[in-house]
Amino acid sequence: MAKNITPRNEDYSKWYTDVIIQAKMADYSPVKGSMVIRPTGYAIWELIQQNLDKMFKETGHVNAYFPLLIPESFMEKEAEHVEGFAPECAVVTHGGGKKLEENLYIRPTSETIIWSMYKKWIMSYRDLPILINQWANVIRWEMRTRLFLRTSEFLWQEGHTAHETAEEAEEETLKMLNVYKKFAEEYLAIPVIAGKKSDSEKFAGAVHTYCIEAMMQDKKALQAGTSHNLGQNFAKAFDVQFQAKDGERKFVYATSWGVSTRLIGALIMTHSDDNGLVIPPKLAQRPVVIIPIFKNDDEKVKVMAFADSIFAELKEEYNVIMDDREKHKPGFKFAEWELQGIPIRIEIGPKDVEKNHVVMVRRDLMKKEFIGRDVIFETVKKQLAQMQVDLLEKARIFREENSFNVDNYDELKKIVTNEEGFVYAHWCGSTECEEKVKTETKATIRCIPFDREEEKGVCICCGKDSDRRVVFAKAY
RNA sequence: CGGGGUGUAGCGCAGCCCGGUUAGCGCACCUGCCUUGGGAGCAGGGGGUCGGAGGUUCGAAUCCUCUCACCCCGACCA
Repeated sequence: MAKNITPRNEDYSKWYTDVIIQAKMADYSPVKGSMVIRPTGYAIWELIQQNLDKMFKETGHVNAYFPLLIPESFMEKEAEHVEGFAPECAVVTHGGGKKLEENLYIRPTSETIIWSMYKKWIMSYRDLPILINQWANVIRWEMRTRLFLRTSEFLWQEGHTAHETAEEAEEETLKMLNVYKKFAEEYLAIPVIAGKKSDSEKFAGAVHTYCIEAMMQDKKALQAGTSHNLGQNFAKAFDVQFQAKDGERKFVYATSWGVSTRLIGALIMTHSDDNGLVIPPKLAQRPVVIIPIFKNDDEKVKVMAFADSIFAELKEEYNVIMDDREKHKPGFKFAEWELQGIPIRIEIGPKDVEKNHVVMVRRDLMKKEFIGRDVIFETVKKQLAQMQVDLLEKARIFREENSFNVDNYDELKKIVTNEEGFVYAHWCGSTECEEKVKTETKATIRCIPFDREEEKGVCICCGKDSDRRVVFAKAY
């Protein structure tokens, strides 16, 4: 089944692309490295936005919009920042048919433009904290791109906050990381490891970077969200000071945090199968499809009457699709809606009408079950909730089965080079050891996880003392 | 930027080595009939500056030169 989709075990990355193209989630645009997000894909993004936005508001944040174009001089103010981003920026040199006095960068992220504005807005401790988020597009000139995972232009949200103290900034950074973790697990049904990035993996200009990391079905790691404690680096670069209660002038403390359309790639690579997309119910704009089946007018009248009543009942709460197209046979429709990842399919034929039941199939289980007419609504509700839970649990089990505690270097090397999963190993904290592992095995330290207990050991690389394990894996 | 590959209908390809009817096939699309419990069938139909430029030749999708684009694999990244 599922023609046009390469099976996962044959070629995982081909499978990934096939699912996206066949499910009409996205398409290649005329410009290399950028993509068109089609309605099926964008519907998922809309639900990501709506639900995350709600969580941001609940934690006291407000939305704003800062412009796309950034003066070149701004980029140069924060040394680490410009070093980190300059090579991957698109730059506008002409406007109105003339060469510009000053080049304009298309934002790769908005720290600089935002901090130039915060300088104007922050005078006193009474102006703090500032808790602003924006939903925007950004451009990073990537060398190698992949649909949703890495495109030159992508959609994201970036939160930028300003605080009186270092403690408040740290608290905010972790609070938002937790929001991401909660969202990933409750909505995307993707189990994630929350932790801290090593110095070499942290954001250009940050003091600390925290992240959530997920395991994809090919056992590689994908960073699904980041939260940065920027300390006073941007405040100093943009001279953002405030007068404290005690009258003293101080630099503010900053954070920034973001997730992007990459989450859609994570969702695909976590749940989907060889039949196509699988969408967690909470992110399915259209969670149910009804497929009536009949072969003559007589049957049609009976089946449609039955189907319409069910449609009307479910429509009260769900955005149900009634697929009554007569030019396609049922088998075609089954395959098509499976490809699109619709969580629940209801089949209604003459035999079902007679027996006063329907056939219901959950996208993740693909098993047909008869459901009595009077319990359809509650069964849909129950199954959608259960599917949401099951997807997360299935992914969690998969991750645990492919995570290993490792205490010798050869074994680490064997596991990561064979792409067998995540390796929890001791690390002394030095960049040299991290670098060595990276060059020899291509695995990076994904994060220093929060939820692991401290444990005495020795660095897998140099043998020095270590008090916790970190996660090594090949990453996207 | 290195290594490899591909450009022929919307998509996927054959034809090219060895030049010669009106450039072909599958899918998709349109019309009609017929069908409907896992991607139906039949009949008819529309759609091409063969990536671009130049050259060789009586004649080029095919041979030669140049050029452009894209894809895959490696060095950067959410």
